[in-house]
Amino acid sequence: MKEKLEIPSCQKCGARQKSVFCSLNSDQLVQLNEEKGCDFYSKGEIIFKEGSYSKGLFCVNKGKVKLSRLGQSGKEQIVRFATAGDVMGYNSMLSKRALGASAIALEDSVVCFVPAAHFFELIKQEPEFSLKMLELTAKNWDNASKLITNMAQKTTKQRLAEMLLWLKETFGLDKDDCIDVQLSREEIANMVGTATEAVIRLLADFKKNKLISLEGKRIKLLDIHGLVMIADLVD
Amino acid sequence: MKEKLEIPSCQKCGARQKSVFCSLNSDQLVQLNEEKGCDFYSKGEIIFKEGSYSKGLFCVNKGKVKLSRLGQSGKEQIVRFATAGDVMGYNSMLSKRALGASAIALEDSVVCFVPAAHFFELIKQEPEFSLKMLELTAKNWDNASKLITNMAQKTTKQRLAEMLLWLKETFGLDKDDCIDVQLSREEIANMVGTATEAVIRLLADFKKNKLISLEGKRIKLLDIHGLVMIADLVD
DNA sequence: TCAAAAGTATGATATTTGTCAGGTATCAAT
DNA sequence: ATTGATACCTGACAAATATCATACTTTTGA
Repeated sequence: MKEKLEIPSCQKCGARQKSVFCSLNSDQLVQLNEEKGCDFYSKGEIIFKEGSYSKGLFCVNKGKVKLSRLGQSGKEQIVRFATAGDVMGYNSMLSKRALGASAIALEDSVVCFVPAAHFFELIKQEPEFSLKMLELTAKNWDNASKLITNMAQKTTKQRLAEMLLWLKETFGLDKDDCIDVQLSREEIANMVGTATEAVIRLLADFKKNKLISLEGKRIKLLDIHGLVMIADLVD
Repeated sequence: MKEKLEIPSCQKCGARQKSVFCSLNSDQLVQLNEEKGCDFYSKGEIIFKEGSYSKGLFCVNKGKVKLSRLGQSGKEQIVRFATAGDVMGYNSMLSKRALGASAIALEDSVVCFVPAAHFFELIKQEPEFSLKMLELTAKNWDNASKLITNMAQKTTKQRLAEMLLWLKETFGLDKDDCIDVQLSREEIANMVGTATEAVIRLLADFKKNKLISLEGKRIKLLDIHGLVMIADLVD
């Protein structure tokens, strides 16, 4: 499945500055570059699977990845996304528990792999790196607790509006001002926590009310303020 | 509000072994003990408040604490609990973001406070401590993503059954085999993400079906297996 | 000790949402 | 072009749950 490719160097990695590796010095980067592996995953391919154990940390060099876990009778729940510079699979390594989520490429992606041994070496050597990791996990928790609150308290419509805004933040816009990620209606439902039909109906509703425009999977946000109103406030 | 009290020593702290400070040597413990503060909070008192900034790490010495954030129009969402040995307030310190949740004492509690400067000193000095912190945040994420999935996919009844089982794990049982924590129906609703009335009705239903017994706020689990069945599977 | 307040309980009703069933559009491969 | 597969869409209905109204009970505090 996964093919070897020309390995991108950490030193020249465009995503490094916004990654957890931003504080490493050049010696450490050279070393990281030697220790790491790298693989290409085409759209839909599984990068790692919920339930297995992570033997290192994955870092997205290029592409888009969804992280999801299986809930109720096999239904997928998307818990977060990863794009260039984001790391994945470290929680399992740190907690010595099985991976809590699977990672699947949403488009053709390049993902590097840092073996656990070298990761722990970095922690030992470089307190700044520990702090970056802690900062990252702290932000993750913050997002997660917000998501828990939304899931528990908001209506499907509110959650969908919020997710659209969040997708825009996460993936940005393409040249046509559409959200720069292709998700099926089912995948959107699996983020929002509802049935596919509900998403279809609500998107049609948003379109009717000129909040968004739709062209297949491509979604353009026309009225950000309106969506914010729906997401945060009254129906 | 909060009163000073005789400060429990870290060296003799019964909860230390199961805490994030378990790997510190005796010198480090002495120092920690000198740097830390400690306060008593009576039932219902606020330990810290969502939105402010944490200047250190709180560690529960004794008692029970709920961590909750405000959602939709001021409704409380309980995101986790903390008991002896658990730490709180570190995410804000690490991410430099405002505190994402408030901490409120569920019963009379003693909570120590480690200033940020000393926390960061420990991170710098002791990689083992960094690892313990990372392990903790990793486990938190794992729990959070599970909770997100449950909130998104399970029915109220399933979530309530799961929460009862989780409360038992978190707080254990008292001498009468009741779950050793006193929560109002409203607080339970604020964990499960539903209305108070729904909790009352469902608890009555569980009682009718001999899954639990009720005596005011005291809940005894009579049929663990039955609750597991409800939580994980069919209705 | 009493009154007020807070918490608990139950019924009736309205709304939201999930489920099922059927239909159309799109795309890939033969 | 035809088929089959998959995704997308729509309507009807049933079920779950929120909301509102109203008691009852317990706790709190003056």
